[in-house]
Amino acid sequence: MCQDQGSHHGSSCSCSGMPMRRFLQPCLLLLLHRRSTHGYDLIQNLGEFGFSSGETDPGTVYRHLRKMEEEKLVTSAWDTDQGGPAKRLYQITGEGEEILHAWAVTLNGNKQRIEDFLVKYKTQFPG
Amino acid sequence: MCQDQGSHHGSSCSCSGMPMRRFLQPCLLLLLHRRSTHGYDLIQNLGEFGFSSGETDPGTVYRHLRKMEEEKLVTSAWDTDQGGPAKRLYQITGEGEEILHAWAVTLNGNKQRIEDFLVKYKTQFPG
DNA sequence: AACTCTATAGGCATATTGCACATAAGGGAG
DNA sequence: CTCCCTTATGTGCAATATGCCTATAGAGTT
Repeated sequence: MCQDQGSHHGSSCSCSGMPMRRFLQPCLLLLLHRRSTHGYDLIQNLGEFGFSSGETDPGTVYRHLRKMEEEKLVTSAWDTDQGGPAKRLYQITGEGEEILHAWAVTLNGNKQRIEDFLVKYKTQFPG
Repeated sequence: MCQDQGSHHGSSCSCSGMPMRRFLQPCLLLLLHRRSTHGYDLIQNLGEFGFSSGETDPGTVYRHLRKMEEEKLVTSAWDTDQGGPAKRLYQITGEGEEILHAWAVTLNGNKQRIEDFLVKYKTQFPG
């Protein structure tokens, strides 16, 4: 989070890169596993995963969805029945679920690694 | 981690990007806080943070060190006293320690976010 | 007619990293 | 002495990932 209030450089530091790198895809897959829906709706629901509203770049989300479709993790179909502009409805595939499981393993490993780091950190900076 | 044994695509999936993104810098700073040393030695000691030997790209480490010096998080001085090729000895600065503290905050936030994700994941995939 | 909300998407720049390669000093084997 | 290995530091290039800005367009509201 790197609150840039005060002492260290006014502009930016490399730890300020929130949201987390490579965290969007697993969140989208988990949301799509709950229910099929479209990109704009997914964006509205990303706050649940710590993506503050406005922080989430729509372009990035749509690009992820198209790429996941290319990789056959999701499928899409246009929905023009409701009012308003056409929505592209996304649905997770079996392969998408597998990748989601792989993500869970990866993220669990990352969590462990961060915990190990923080233990060492606290050892070197007690109090 | 994404063990690619079996069902899902033979080539690669986007969760396979181990080691973690943006994790090298805090590890280097923490090691340098213990004791001043040079890049090659840091590389030897990165295994402690889950960087498997051989997995760590030397070029990436050296580039990080040079960039951190540019940002005044570390200072360096040549050491030609010992045998072998000259070593560039790095030392963490006060600013570097501040950034390390900021990293700890960031990583703690990331850990929490991953934990929250995994809770939701387990809710949707019990058993 | 103008404005807002919903909805999707592309272009461009930047950041981060991996892989391959270049350079160079010193020590040991033959 | 020469070849090779280990130590030690770096560069070049490509791929990946992301942020910001902009474009498009339907539908309802003022």
